Amino acid sequence: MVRASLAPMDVRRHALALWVDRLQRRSVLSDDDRLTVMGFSGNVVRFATSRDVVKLGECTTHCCLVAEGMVARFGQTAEGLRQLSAVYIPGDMADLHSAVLPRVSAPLQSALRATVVFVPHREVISAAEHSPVLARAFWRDCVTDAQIASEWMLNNGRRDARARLAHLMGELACRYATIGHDGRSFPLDLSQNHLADATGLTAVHVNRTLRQLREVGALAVKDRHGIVLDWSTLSRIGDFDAGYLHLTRETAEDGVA
Amino acid sequence: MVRASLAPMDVRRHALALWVDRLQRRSVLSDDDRLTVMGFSGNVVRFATSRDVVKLGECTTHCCLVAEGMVARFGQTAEGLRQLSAVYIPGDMADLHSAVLPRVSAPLQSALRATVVFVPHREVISAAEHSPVLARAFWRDCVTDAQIASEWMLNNGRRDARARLAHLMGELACRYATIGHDGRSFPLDLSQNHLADATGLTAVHVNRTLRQLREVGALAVKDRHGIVLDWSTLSRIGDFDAGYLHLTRETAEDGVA
DNA sequence: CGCCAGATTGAGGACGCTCAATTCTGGTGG
DNA sequence: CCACCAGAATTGAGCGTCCTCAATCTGGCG
Repeated sequence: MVRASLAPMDVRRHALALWVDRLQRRSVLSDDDRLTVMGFSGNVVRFATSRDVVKLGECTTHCCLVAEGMVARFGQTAEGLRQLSAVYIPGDMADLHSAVLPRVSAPLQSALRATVVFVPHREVISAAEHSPVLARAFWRDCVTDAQIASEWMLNNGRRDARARLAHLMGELACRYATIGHDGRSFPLDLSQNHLADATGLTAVHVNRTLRQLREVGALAVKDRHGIVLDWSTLSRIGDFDAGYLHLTRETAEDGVA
Repeated sequence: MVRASLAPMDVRRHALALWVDRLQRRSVLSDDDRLTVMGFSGNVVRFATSRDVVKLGECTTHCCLVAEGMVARFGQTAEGLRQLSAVYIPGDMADLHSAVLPRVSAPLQSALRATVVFVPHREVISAAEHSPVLARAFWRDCVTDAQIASEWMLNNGRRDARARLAHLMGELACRYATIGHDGRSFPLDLSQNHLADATGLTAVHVNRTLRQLREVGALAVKDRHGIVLDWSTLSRIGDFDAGYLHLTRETAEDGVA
């Protein structure tokens, strides 16, 4: 809720701390590893609605750590239709993968607003080379993103509009719960257009479907926030199970030998 | 085309050679790195149609390298509807990511048939720990898979049935071209049901749509093979551009510092 | 106060689905 | 060698979810 504008250094520290916390949920890091990551540098940049964070075809030199708001990855067809393939919330390293594949094949844009920390690839790669544990943690972070993408594919390909939105909202509620929100109410820095592009629907149909979700008492949207009215209804409609998010070490089944 | 049954060791060597070749298209490997990978062990297992290669929830100890046929990753809804999130052809390390996230959240099945080499995680992890270059190559391999998934999301979310199938076929033709096929004809070890599950359509509609693609002279399917009748028509219909596959080092924009 | 993007609602149309029947194919056993 | 069978491919008819087009309403902002 704190909207007061922090100093860039504080923004960076906070975002890195969230990310380290995320990495630790999935891997066992040493103190040195934590310090290495917390020591990453990076410029802090604020973006208004729908600004390019990373453009298609660009050869990047930095990874984008989300600090505030939301960043979306998308692709578009020749006719200009958009499809979001991922959304990133604070603490997400939106394109960690660019450290090993710097050429951008799916660009990033801010959603309604976003603050991003640009961390140099150089530091990420160097950290990975000096610590096999960090190397695996980074690799694993990319892998969990891929598994979320896999779930989105199922969602968009085989569920109807109500289920798609319910599922997406469930995912967001869970993800925000890991960064300090209560699991029932969460910031929704996405327009209905974004939701449409995330679910492969039209904005009009998203609107009607959100109304349905409200009418059946599953979920409401108010003041740029999603509010889970009833978790059991929402997860039943959305066929939602949080396992694929790998939010706890148990589900990640840490494989450190 | 050679269908003669090779000895298990030859099957493994051949599959590993294809994979190493793939890795080299995207990274610069040393002779040692190549030898390390070629030295991987692994049991060779043949699968008939639609057999479980890796089951949901299982905690795996091996990666699956496809040697022959095709393996598909899929998810399914509570009602049992399926969605493929990836298909793997010979030379693809189907679940390299399982080395760092062994718990399976999206299972693997053989398509019409498949031969798989099960490579121990232990060897993969050990190779990555001894060679930062290999570690990055493995990481990058996972990342390119994720980018393919991203393109599938766009395809399934924002293109109509004709374009979806045309795009998928274009992708397969290109991928097979890198493992010794001519770029026009390629093995299609998928039933129309698999195609439906890959594209988020029904088998009935896939059938009608394939007929359309044949009628407009874009693509034909015959004897378990896809045949590109006219690349320009196919890629126009499918809005297809092979860049996202990162098949050449140039498009991968190798970032070795 | 005017402006613009987003949200909301309505009416009609289309693409792809459902259900169902038939043919085709490859594999099996008598 | 052929009958048989299961699964896949193919075709038809009717229907529904979601799209398209369009108008109106709302809220934030210069």
